Amino acid sequence: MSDRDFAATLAKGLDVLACFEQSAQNLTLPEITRRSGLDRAVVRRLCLTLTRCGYLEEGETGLRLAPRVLTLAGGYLGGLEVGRVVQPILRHAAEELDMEVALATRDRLQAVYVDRAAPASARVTLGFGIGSTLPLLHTAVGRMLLARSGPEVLDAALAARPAPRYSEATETAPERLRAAIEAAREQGYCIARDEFELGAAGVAVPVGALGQTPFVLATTASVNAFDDPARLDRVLDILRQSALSIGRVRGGR
Amino acid sequence: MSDRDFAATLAKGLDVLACFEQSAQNLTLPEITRRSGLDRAVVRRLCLTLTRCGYLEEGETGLRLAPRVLTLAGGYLGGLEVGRVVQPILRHAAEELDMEVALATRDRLQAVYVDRAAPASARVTLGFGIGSTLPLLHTAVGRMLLARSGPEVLDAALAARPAPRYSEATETAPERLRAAIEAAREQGYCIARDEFELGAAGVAVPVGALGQTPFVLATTASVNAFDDPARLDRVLDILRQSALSIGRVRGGR
DNA sequence: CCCACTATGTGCGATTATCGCACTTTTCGC
DNA sequence: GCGAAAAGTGCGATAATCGCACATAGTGGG
Repeated sequence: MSDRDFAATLAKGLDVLACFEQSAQNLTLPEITRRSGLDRAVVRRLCLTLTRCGYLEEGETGLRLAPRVLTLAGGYLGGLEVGRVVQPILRHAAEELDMEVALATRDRLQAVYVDRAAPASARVTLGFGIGSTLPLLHTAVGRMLLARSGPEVLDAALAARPAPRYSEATETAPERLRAAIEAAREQGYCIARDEFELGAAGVAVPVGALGQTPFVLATTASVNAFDDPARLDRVLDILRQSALSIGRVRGGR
Repeated sequence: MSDRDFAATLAKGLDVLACFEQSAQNLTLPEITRRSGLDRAVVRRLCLTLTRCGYLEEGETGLRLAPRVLTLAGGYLGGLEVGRVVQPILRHAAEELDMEVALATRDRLQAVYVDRAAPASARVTLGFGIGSTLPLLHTAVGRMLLARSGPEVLDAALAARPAPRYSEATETAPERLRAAIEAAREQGYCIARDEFELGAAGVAVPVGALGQTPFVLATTASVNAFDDPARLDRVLDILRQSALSIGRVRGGR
């Protein structure tokens, strides 16, 4: 490769690992070969290495991620003091709102949940937990993140979108998406209804100071939960208060 | 290196990543060099590569893990259906017991939390969440895992232990540790008091069939919470019931 | 029952990416 | 402003990687 300061083998190995991010099922060697576009023999050797290092393990039908990736994530979460600090704040907010509350940040062109809390009353979980990803363009979380990221990220998101159409209400016009994100930046919060999943709505507020890695605090509910302005105000109030608490502790990061 | 099917560069890059697992703080290049034992120039190039691939990011003082590792963990958790299936079961158990309940597995020579739930009444969290690690030898979780793992793992754990002494009650005699683990295997549960942290006790039961990757379900409470045999029975009962539910769903894995 | 197709294992020579030393530049603490 | 630690970089030798090619095994359909 061209760059002398770039370890191609490492990058390829990471690409192989990344194949497991989306379809979490066991992947066979040929499947990985297809996804990664690498040579079959190379994939085999990289997978052997990843297995030996503990990042992959052999399942019945193919390879899958090993618990090792969790300890890595644990390192990240530990650095943010998610366990001691963030979790109680989220729990408190979730109870007060009686809704799911999540802290999210951005990984490339998607939003990713950093932590999450559900109220005790919730009998059903939505299936989104730590490490779950959401699209940037069509969720409140994502748009608030975009509003806090550099313009190049928004451009990339708009350019890369492979015609995602999650529901009939999904907004696809670039200029209207830009407008929605601009509005979120100015208002200091973002709300989205029906776009990612019919019947669901989300509200997101920013966490921490501008210029840092953007984090947002968000809550999800059924689509009409935020229709009453007074109710929405209350939600925003509690979210912002929690965001403040988290931002204070996270401090310099 | 010797083996033709081993990508040394990838392994080194993963070693660099692994440096961030423990001390979650920002690491400087010289610090990583020291920990990994690699050449300074190599570390620099590997870190550059890891940063470009999104696994590390630059902080104020040095490098740190990027949210990317969370999406990897999300892949692992998604494959286990932790979000939809495990989480509700844990929540239910936590409420019924009014104690923290966690699902854990083994990563090399440590236990790692896969998921966790706390009862609504809990005002304080212990700071252990997804990806947190515990020692194998001195916790109920760890011993139950060892009881379900191959003997070579136990031997390795006993051999590798760098004289860990978490409290005055920490058991260090190898033969007594073996006995405790043997007892856990036969009893079908494990209990440990005061050994990892004074004032704390844990109970663990196995999840799923033998011969698979071992998982355990565990709960933690203050040291005397399990003194009453009737209470302990109730705890075991609920844990085992939950373990059954999880094991049923997890099926072949 | 056999054949075609897909998955898998692996040897080996050419290539080229990696290593790690050495030198330079920058930053930081005192 | 000085010394020390950190960071950036060029380059040649080395050895690791690549990826083709050949060989083998398993699977499902005709």
